[in-house]
Amino acid sequence: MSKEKKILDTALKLFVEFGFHGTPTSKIAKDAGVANGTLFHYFATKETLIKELYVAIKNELNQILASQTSPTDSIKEAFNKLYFSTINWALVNQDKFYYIQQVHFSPHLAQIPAEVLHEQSKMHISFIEKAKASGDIKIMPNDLLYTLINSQILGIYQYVLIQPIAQQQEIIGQGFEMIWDLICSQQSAFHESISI
Amino acid sequence: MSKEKKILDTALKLFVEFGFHGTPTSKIAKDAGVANGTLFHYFATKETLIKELYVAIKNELNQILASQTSPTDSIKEAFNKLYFSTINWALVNQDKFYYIQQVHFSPHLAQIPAEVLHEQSKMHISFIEKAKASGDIKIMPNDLLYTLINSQILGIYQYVLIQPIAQQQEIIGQGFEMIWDLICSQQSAFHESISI
DNA sequence: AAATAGATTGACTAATCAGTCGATATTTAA
DNA sequence: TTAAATATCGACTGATTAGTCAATCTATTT
Repeated sequence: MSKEKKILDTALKLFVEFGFHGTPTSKIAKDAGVANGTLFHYFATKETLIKELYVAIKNELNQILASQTSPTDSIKEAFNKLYFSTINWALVNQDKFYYIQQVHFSPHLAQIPAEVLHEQSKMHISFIEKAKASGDIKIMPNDLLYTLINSQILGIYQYVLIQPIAQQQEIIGQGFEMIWDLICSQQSAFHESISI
Repeated sequence: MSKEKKILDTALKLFVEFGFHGTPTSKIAKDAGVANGTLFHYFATKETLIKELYVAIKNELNQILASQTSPTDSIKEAFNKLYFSTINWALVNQDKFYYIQQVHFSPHLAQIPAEVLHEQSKMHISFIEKAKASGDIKIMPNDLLYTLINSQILGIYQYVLIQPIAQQQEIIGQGFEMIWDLICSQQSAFHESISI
């Protein structure tokens, strides 16, 4: 494994356990088995390291999600795959998923260019547009759909995390039915209320 | 305003803007208009300050929520009031609401005794139990209900935050219908699927 | 009024930390 | 093979920071 990758991996582990404040760059370098200066050879500042780690993790997740759906899937199938893949990825990569939230609720997020953030959510937004065009889901603003789905996924994930592994997949499946009921156009409380 | 309160207020503002790392105690003291030593007279360590600020904010929110519902309310009415009060409090106290999430996704949360955290969610849990007993909402684990409601509220809040003020209340109301559909026992995808 | 206790101060320190730098090693290109 | 470029090292530093402390002030009690 390259030293750059070792540094990223070690930084992830330490940031999640001790926070940004509680993790000196010297400890990252030491635990990663590289010299102090090597860390700054790859990442000009600690801030850069924090941001690049975030972008790398989100890219990894996006790449995995992009490989999950096929063009022949129905909207519900595709959404189901994205939903399951996300939660299962989060369960396998708990540190990485936690780190995404950690950055999300920190001043570091504001340091990441809007352009980069937009690039990260592009895939989800275009999927949402396709889903809406198909008529399978309620008419509501893209942002709202995106936000609701994300928070539902986060909620289910947090719950599943503390359940026995044997039951996890079933619970995730039930969570999917819930969120699908919420957004599909069959019974449409939201739609009715805004189309008055 | 007491110096202790001034310190807490200033710490909130600075932590939210610059993060825990980016906020030296010296700056908190200076901005609060007190001496360096005074800060440590009230809060033994910076960590203590971070934790006590969190507990104080959650207590404030809980106290407000507790004063909103009356015993004669129906389950749906009571839930509606709690939902609206929470989101509207969050809109008025954006820093405080943000700080709660900030702590939630930081290692500081682990430093707060489980007993204290449990005390904070007691009211919500007991309301959930009452609601379930009434038969108005689906049968599902308390934790799951609690988590789902919380994430739905967070999702709606985050969306409403970037909408024009004139439309906020209507959107919040639509969000309520959604979450109520999700948890009420009328159409019960979750219930059916687990009662097989 | 005297005494006690708590509040407030701000200069001070010991420790820590982000980032530098010149030297050395390793890889790549010519 | 030589030269240039890049990677790696780790000791070092200037700046910062959490927390201390002895002195002073203020309020309460006796």
